[in-house]
Amino acid sequence: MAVRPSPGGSEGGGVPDRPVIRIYNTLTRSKDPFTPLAGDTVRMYVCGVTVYDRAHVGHARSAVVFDVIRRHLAFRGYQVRFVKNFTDVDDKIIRRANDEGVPASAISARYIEEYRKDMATLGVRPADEEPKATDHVPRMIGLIQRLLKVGMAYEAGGDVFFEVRKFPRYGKLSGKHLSELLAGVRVEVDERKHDPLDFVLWKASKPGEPSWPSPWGPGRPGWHIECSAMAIHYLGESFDIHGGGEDLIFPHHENEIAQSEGATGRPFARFWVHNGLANLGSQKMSKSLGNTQTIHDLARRHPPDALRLYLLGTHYRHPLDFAEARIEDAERSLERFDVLFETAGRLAARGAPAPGADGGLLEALAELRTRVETALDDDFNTPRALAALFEMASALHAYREATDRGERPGGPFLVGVGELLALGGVLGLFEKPRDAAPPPEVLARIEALVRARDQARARRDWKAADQLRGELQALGATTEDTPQGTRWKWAPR
RNA sequence: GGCGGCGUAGCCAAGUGGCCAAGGCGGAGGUCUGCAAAACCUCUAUUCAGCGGUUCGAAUCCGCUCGCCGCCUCCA
Repeated sequence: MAVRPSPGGSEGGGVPDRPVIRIYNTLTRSKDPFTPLAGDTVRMYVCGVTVYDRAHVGHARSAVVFDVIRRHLAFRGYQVRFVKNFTDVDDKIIRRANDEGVPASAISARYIEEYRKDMATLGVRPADEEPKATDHVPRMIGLIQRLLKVGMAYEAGGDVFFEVRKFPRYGKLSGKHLSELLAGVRVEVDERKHDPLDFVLWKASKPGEPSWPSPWGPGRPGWHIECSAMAIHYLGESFDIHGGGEDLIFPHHENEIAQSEGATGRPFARFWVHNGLANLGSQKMSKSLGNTQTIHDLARRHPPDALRLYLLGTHYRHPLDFAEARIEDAERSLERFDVLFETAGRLAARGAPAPGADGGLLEALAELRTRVETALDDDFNTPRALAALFEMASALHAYREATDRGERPGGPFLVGVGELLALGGVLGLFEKPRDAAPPPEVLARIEALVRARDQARARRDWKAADQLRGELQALGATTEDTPQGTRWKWAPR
């Protein structure tokens, strides 16, 4: 099917009836309606991590936020081509390698693996491409050569610099003016620079550093050039969305724009999306401040969905204060969903539940579903989407009670839980079973104790029953007595 | 100093001109239960940092004041 023209001045995507997604664009400082450049395909590049240490809450936030953005775009019917890079050559990696007496590549390989493991436990789906800077050095060199050719860069003693004054739109993303930036220059100025704001595209390598051959001698790429080169390579010279933490707006993203547009003469990314930072005790969380909480540790103490719920409970552009107590809050609130899934599982296991009059359940859920969808369409408002998800849970619980009393058929309940699961999936929630089953020997012991307790209860021997409940609790099983008999939940710790 | 943002209930957090100011955690009472647990129901901000202004109408717009944070340097 050919791209059809859209008369009447409707959205340019050529797909009728698709709800408009509005995205806050740092470039325009406003929420703009989003349409991709080419048909249904959304091309999106996000700055990943520099791999010299484990991922912390801030990295997780960014990853989860862009994971949700990607999921929602896909949910709305776009083909998303998502690229997220690894910066695997950098001063800090080199320093760490020297400290440990291993090659830089060993450090980066180690932390790439750790990052991937951490993100997998958080339910962050891998990007379609996860390129490493060191695999694209020739492309960076090519881009630098283009810049030299058009006169926007110059070489000086094995280094190559970008000449900021040659790019008139410099500062358009960060809202900074050259004159003000000049006044604020705080770093020592390399006197080979034509202008203090010029930044390095290529640096000659010092002894003991990783290096690549280049027309300017052995060296390594500057930080910013890798993202330009990789984004252009995987997504083209112009693409839809470029993301990252808001601390990257200046200078990283500003410089990326200058380099890319300077070289290609075409607009680089159309939408710039930046997530707010994670704070610890009203201070920015960062490795250099040493106040980080690693995902590795956090994931040992909390279920992944609790971490996700916590991260998505604040709008992505606002600062997020880290407090473990809030993750615990999220963990508690998750139980309301878990009970639902458990009940549904039990119902389904019992055979095809009866369809029938749903007492308005499905209609109520449909309305809530719309609320989830429109919340996400509105600049990915996950807190609002979550609120609607919680209301769906309430409606389902109320219905569940009616089902227990035999007043309502189980069929609509199962349908509703399916809806909830599907919508949670847009946020990456409810994808994994909460807790693994207990080990077989523990399971057998638990089941024996539950039976013994049921017998004690039948004898109305409350003392024995309470004691057995205590033993079960010690094993990690919480009992619940229901009209249908005793149930137990596996929740060790 | 320049640029950007925030201040909503005990805590967290949506809402950015007009139904009763979402939702979660916590708390109180109730239903159910042998007691619990879980769930459900009800309640928990006449008010949105403060002071002025615009408007028929503002948490939402404008001005000022106070407090807090980010970027301007490697950083998600």
